[in-house]
Amino acid sequence: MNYPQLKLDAQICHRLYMASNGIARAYRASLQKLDLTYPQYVVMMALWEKDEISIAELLEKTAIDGGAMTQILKKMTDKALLFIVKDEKDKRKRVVKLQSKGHDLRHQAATIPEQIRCKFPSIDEQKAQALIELLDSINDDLA
Amino acid sequence: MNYPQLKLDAQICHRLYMASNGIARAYRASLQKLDLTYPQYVVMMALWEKDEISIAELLEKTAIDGGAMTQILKKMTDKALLFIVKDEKDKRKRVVKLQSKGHDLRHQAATIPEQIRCKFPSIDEQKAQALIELLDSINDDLA
DNA sequence: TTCTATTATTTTGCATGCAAAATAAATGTC
DNA sequence: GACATTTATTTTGCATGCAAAATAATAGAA
Repeated sequence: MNYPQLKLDAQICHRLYMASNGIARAYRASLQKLDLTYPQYVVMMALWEKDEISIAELLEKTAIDGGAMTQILKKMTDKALLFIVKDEKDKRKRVVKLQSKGHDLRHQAATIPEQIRCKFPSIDEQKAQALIELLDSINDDLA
Repeated sequence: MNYPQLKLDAQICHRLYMASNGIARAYRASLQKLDLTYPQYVVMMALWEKDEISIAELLEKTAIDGGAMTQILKKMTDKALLFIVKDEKDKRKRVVKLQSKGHDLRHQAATIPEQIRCKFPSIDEQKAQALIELLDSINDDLA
């Protein structure tokens, strides 16, 4: 038996695994200058788009694990990027709010997307769009 | 300032992050029946293709982190899937070799690719091929 | 209203991914 | 041949990703 379907080279998942880890690695140098990890950067992007949201909403937008989120927010609170307040209407909920340092970081982050794009010369605008559509299909199937 | 380039929805990396985590999650049920984690499954696929390779070669084929690999191989050794022997010619090297249980697992793993494919109905053969080519471009840029 | 079910979040335990330091052994050089 | 350099692998410390259990508080039903 040869089982060609089990060859590593036949696996989309393995390519995705390598690409995802590799891209996160590619972000590292840029993010270290802002003292952010990749998931923390994702949280910041979510909050820059819409501030003062519940943790549940943040989880939904970022797709970060709930268990990990607790730790991530704790560290970001320690770094004075944000703080967390109880929702007075529904005491189960907690609301995440940017602090001034978190707001300000946005300016410095603004150049990051371009810094990363430069590391992927073979992905032009057209390929990027194709990739977005294919990944959206996958993520839709996962929903 | 609006900084549209910082919107989460504009990030290929975030889609990749979600897709990669989601696919690994999609494998979990199938792999649990074989008592394998996803990285362990990747190691098995590498060894089914070519047995008795050095750890360095295994690291290169799988793209798994070296530090993690030590732990992964330890657990797989404990499960009697493989064992590790010293290379007599070059004592720095260690060679990974499948045990019979590891060999046999291949038959049970043979249906996994199809099980996973079913979970992604929107990815037909043509889209899969397009995705492979795009991800290869990214991974080439990362090399 | 009281009891149960559901929702929001945290905690716990385990398995990586990663960078950097530590080990050990083989190589290259003077 | 002694020594610095390089190669192969492991160890360490930190940051998630994940499933499952634990908490706390709101919503629903009888």
